[in-house]
Amino acid sequence: MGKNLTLKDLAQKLGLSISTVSRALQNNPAINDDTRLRVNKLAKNLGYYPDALAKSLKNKKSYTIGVIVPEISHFFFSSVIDGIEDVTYKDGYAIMVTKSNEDFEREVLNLESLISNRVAGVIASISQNTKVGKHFNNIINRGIPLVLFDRVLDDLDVHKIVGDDFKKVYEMVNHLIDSGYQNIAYLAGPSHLNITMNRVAGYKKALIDNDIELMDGLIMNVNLNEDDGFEGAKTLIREFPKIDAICCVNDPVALGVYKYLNKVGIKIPDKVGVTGFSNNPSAEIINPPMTTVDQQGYKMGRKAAKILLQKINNESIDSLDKTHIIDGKLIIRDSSKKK
Amino acid sequence: MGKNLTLKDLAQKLGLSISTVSRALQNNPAINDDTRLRVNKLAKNLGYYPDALAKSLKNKKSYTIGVIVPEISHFFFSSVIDGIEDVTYKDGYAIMVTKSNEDFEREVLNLESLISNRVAGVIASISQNTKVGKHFNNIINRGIPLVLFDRVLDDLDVHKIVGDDFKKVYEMVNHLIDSGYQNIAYLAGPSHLNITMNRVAGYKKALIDNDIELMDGLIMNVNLNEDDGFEGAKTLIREFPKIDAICCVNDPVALGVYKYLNKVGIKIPDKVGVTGFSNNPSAEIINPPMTTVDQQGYKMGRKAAKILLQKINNESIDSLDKTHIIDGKLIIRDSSKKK
DNA sequence: TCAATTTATTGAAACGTTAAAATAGACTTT
DNA sequence: AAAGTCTATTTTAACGTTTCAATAAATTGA
Repeated sequence: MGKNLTLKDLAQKLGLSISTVSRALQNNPAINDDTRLRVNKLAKNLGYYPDALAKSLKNKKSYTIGVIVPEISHFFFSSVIDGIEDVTYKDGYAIMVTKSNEDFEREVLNLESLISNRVAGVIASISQNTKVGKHFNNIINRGIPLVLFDRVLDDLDVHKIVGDDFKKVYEMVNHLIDSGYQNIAYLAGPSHLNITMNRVAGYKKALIDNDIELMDGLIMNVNLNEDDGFEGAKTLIREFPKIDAICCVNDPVALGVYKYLNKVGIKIPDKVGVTGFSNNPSAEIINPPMTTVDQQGYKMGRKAAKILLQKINNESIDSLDKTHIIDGKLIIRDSSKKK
Repeated sequence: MGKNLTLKDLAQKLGLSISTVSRALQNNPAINDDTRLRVNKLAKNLGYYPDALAKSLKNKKSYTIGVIVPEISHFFFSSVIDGIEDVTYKDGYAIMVTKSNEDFEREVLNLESLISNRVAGVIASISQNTKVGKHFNNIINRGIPLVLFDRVLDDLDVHKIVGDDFKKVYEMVNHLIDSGYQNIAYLAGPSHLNITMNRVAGYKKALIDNDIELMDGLIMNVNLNEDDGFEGAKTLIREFPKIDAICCVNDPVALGVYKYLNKVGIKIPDKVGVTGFSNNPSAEIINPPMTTVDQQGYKMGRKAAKILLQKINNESIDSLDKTHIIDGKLIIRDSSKKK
């Protein structure tokens, strides 16, 4: 920094006052057409770019959106960021991307950094270790709009963009049952997460509606990564050898399950059916292709950004309640087709 | 914005001047210990977060790094962003992420936005439609440090982080030849990109060193997406039915090749070997598992960020030249094993 | 005891912007 | 010719910081 052209420089070169130059660049009608053109021409020629920081400071309004995700290089989250970027870019906003790395403390720091940077709003998905949302009050109380997506907190009264997880898992388990599976386990995420609770609820409802007895042990809470799926499958198979399907909270976990089953020679889907959730690119490609739910991260990101911008602009939001649902798509592939 | 506590507020509540409060928060030794503690305590209790915008304006030094990538939700680029985030986060920098969407014009706008936001430095990978780097002079002339990665521009005298593409493709093609493939095509990216040129050069060298005649038609330039790989494979196979291996500029293109070959019933790797470049998660999972090069995006991102921070801090960089190479890893899987 | 020194604090200017209020001409109106 | 009305521009203050220079009070020295 330092070598930047300012309004003052332009004003001096043109023999005008700073405020005239400022107004001219804003195409303010108070400025004579001639002057306006002269100013704009010089600004363009010399490569003048207004200082967004000074502008924000003066106007008490920034054009930066803060984003907090647990991970950046995961397909779902990077798709969401992609959607956010496309929407905010169109409105002239830049995005500041931070990652919690699934760590609660780091999430708190991310939030503080975004506050310091005076972002106009925040879009976040909580870490798997975040249990309460007190730290978010830090921004809510400051009047900074907040939109949560996917992994949200029930105790926060803010706009939320989520999938229709309950329904999708309900459909998924019904599909498994229709395909002939009977002893269906659920490899769930950390128990306090909304995505875990909703998905488990869908699983339970499906069993109940099909008069299948619920067995608590068949629902197992693990973390959200591939390794956790691997270990989860190992434990489940050991403790309940009769299991013939494992429904997973997300694709990485399901991938871990694939790996374990392949390792011990349990055939998917003949012996054990497996389903995921996310529709990562790998799901289509893996052998056998994996039944999963397309969570539409890109669409979710777009929706989150749109709602956030409406909040920032104090526009009314045409929706009865603050939870917005992005319908997922159940994608049935071979991993759930019992032969 | 608007509801934020300022130094002035703290000063008033404490009956001190603004400058004393400012100094106290910086632990300036000129301030009495008692005062220092009182100030820090109140700031903490009331949730004071310094205005990074005002700070940057005053100090002519920002703590934001700008990032430009062609795509966000691609494994390689999101891994790089991940690496950048981890390094910059540690030093208290935030990252502003923009995407060109493979569009030259948008890349120019991204750059302008980052200039306006007075970023301390920029890390970028050019769009596949960017042929010259004139727009980057915009920031170079302002003294804003710039680091390019992967897709870089030869005409720009800046630090660059790239893979050892030439070498890796050379090894890759040698491996194909060793495996018994003879008629090896190369599905390259847009011809002006450095990654295309280096990889093609590696391909050519390998053929020459093995006394295999070069045929220009066997090198085909396509764009970098799956669809382009599909179409590319179709054309190659039509025009050169004798082809027994297709080496691809990246994994998505190779995936398109898989799809085409599968569609027309050409067996991989028996009839035609296929290789990619990137080592996306899908590569390991696809059937047959794909031979590719692990580009180590995360590591590349870390390196780019480290070099950029050194430039920002005017530290000397211990390296002979400005091009830094992140060694890739040739990963041999079944797609290149002729039976 | 008065000057010199040290310690703690404050005042003021600046960073680059915006916008309300002030000003200065030029042109109408009567 | 005095008053009013436009039109175009400038002056000034402010946004939240930092830091140099100034000041005031307490301490030391001879």
